[in-house]
Amino acid sequence: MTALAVMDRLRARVAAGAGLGETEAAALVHVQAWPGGSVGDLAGVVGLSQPATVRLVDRLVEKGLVRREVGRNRRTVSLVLTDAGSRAADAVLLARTEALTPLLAELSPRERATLERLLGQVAAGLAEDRPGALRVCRLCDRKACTSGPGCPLQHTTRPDPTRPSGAATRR
Amino acid sequence: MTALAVMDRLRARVAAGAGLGETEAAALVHVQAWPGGSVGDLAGVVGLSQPATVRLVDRLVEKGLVRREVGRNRRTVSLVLTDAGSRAADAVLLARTEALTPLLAELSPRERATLERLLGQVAAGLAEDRPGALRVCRLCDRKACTSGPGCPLQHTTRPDPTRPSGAATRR
DNA sequence: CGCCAATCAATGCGTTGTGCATATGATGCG
DNA sequence: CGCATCATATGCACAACGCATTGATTGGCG
Repeated sequence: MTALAVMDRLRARVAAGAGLGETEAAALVHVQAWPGGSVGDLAGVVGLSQPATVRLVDRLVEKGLVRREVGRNRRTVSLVLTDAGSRAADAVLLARTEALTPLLAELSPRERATLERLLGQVAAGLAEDRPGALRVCRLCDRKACTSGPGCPLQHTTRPDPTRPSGAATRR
Repeated sequence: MTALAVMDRLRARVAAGAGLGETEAAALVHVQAWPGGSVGDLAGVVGLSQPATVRLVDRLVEKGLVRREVGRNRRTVSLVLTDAGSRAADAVLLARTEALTPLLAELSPRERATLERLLGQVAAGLAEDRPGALRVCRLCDRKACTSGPGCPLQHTTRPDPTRPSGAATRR
């Protein structure tokens, strides 16, 4: 299974480049894509329990990458990246690209396009609903999604503009 | 990244089907493919440190899935699956298939063949040497490799017959 | 208007899995 | 025969997680 090896590579690269684990990286990328989300939302995306997500946020706050702000309700927390956090998220995405590019270099441009199309088709079958799509795309570069042929998962590239950002990812 | 989601699915399925983690599953599959390997060999394949691999083997022995036998030298250990371990390895591979099949069902047979060819090409760029290939293929179904169009990584389908099995995977 | 169920975040506690450093036993070579 | 080397195993500490629970806040309903 190529997926396994690809993920190995990706994890190693992200860890080496930013000193972060997979969940931390996913959290940064997700919060960057959707600032203002709650802890519960993040838990669903990164696939951790709610308490574990609290600790995850604790770690990121301690590293100065994330800030907790007050959400609409005083019982919800609004997660935002600091400047350093935003740079870290960029670094994660850069590491992602660096891990993937040499692999795609094995293929001709035409083959690469075909592969991307087919993989997109497979990915489309992976996530029917919005939370599922968010989970799948937790390490996706949203800029790449909008600039290229478009992400095969419609729900992820931009929030529902009719809702306040904090509520867009509600489970 | 489709690879991420595919691995999520795979992990969940294996855990649900056999009650095993990713490293345990990989160990079982690898030992099934190459009985008689040493602990150090296994460490390289599953990507753990040597002590962690010892504990991993401890767990598998305690579950009655693996036996430690004496290797050629009395200082090396020869890892073999018990009957239950062999069944467990089969279960892992079955879970793997069950996780992957519905995804491939999204594609036409023609598209599927193309995807497999392209992914194989990418995988071939992932592992130049034998240990690397073993690491990549740690969850591969060897039977599928030999029956189908063939694994893109040559090193993995069968051991070097000129060497005793224990030494074939030396790092 | 006040109570109560629901919701979100946070904490206590125990477990698991891992790495680093080191110990133990076996081997081969000078 | 002694010593460097190698494979395995163990001591120890730590990081990350889940479950159960608590505390704070909110919205609904009588």
